[in-house]
Amino acid sequence: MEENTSNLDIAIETIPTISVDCVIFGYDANELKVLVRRETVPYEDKVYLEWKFPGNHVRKDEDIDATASRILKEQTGLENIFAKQFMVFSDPNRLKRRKQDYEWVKPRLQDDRVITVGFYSLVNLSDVDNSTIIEDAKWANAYENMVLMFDHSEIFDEALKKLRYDLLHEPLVFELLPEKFTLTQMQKLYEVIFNTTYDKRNYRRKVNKMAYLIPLDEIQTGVSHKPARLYSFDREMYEKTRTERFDFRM
Amino acid sequence: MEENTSNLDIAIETIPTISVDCVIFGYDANELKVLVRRETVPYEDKVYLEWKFPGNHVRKDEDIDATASRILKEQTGLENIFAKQFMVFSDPNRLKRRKQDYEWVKPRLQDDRVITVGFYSLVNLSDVDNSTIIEDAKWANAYENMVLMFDHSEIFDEALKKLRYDLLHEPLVFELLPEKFTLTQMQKLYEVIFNTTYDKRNYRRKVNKMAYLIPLDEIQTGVSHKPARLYSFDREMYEKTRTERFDFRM
DNA sequence: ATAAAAGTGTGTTTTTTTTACACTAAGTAC
DNA sequence: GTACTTAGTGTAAAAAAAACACACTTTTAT
Repeated sequence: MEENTSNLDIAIETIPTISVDCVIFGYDANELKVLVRRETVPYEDKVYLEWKFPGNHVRKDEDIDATASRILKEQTGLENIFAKQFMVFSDPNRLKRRKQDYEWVKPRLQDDRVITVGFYSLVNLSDVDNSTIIEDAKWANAYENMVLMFDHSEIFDEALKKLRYDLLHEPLVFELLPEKFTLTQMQKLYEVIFNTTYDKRNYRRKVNKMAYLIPLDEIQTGVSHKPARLYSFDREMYEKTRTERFDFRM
Repeated sequence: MEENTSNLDIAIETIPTISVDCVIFGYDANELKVLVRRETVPYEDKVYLEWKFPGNHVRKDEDIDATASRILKEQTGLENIFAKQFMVFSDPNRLKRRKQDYEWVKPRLQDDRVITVGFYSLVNLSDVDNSTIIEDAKWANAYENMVLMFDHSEIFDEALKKLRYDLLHEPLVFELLPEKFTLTQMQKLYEVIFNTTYDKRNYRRKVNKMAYLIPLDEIQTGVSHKPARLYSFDREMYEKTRTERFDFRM
């Protein structure tokens, strides 16, 4: 595991003031999950067990996107998956953590990490080979209120906020959906991420206005009910029909 | 005048199947104008006087935008003015002209022009040095129903349609307005181009929502009434706040 | 003082968007 | 062939947003 390179090597190869933390969202079986890693923290005479998002220092020969890709590869075995920088967290934020953590976390603030760049990522869990998930990691329900280390609760909140914002403003769904998908899959994905439910008919009425959602001459197979039509996303059409909102008509 | 190069030279230097016609709109004194050129057409024993939009063959060393620029420079003396290709007219369209013209126009269809690319352009007439306007050209009121040669009535209709469409969908007003302008100037421009009037208060309410319209600390001078505030267009802000219309919220 | 255009709010109507709601169709498993 | 499961479809009412109509005061140049 690359992360287990000796600390000395890392110290030599990394830019010690910059690290990357990745909030990796995964979607499966109508549930939004997020990948967290276990950490055991000895403090005074106890050992604390907490969770954090996978992160790493930026290496000297990397840009931060490469660091994020490296972390994602380590954690999920997947390459070229969607990931996006969403916020930079610096020490001042880092100190705004839950008060009860403060005492034992404090020593960690002395390390040379100064800022951390938050990335969020989206993966379809059916694409993930679970055998490649590393030992201390698990997919946790995203709405389960976990105790997270450091400022990772804040990082999670911001990541989810940005994920939702981007879903409403960019054609991001299609990064998570398979190439060919049903409207129900698409609806469920939104429901899971926004933690709500939508009326099927209203949803379809709205979605049918989108010219860049292409109904295929193909239907689902292997389901023991009426198979749904498959759709695909036409990115070119999307770019072409994106509305400009300059409107002086009176 | 470049257009007066001998026909032989043009024949050698041009792509004979492609020409460009320019509908040059000009705005001044609350009036929308359009630049037309006089043409005398001998036919049988009469000479007909008609009007057409300036046009020219595309030269072998030009792309069509360069042809349009060249025509605009010739006709207005202006360079780097806004111009946009709006439609290609080919022979089949060319034949859909007014019936009474058909007989004497018909011989002209035999020439080697096959398609013509329509450009429309917008100029602020106060920027035009009238001494550079060439002899046979005039600025005609755009709503005066002129008899135009060939399919130029159709070209005009399409040009005006596209101009209006673009005005509603792109920040095109600011190509025609001076750098600093008053809201009344802006309103008048729309009124002229859409050949209508708007309620001043409603217009301003709408316009005030546009964050990219920057009120300056400057007012009109030299007017014998309450001077209006000047505004400028912040293109960067416009780009930044243009709404993406991907919206799955329900 | 006068003339001329700038600037400013509110209530009403119209249009658009959102919401709620229930049955038939099509395939698989038994 | 019957039962089960999800796909697929329209309309009316309510709410929200946009459009519209309308008149007086302010500020400057002459």
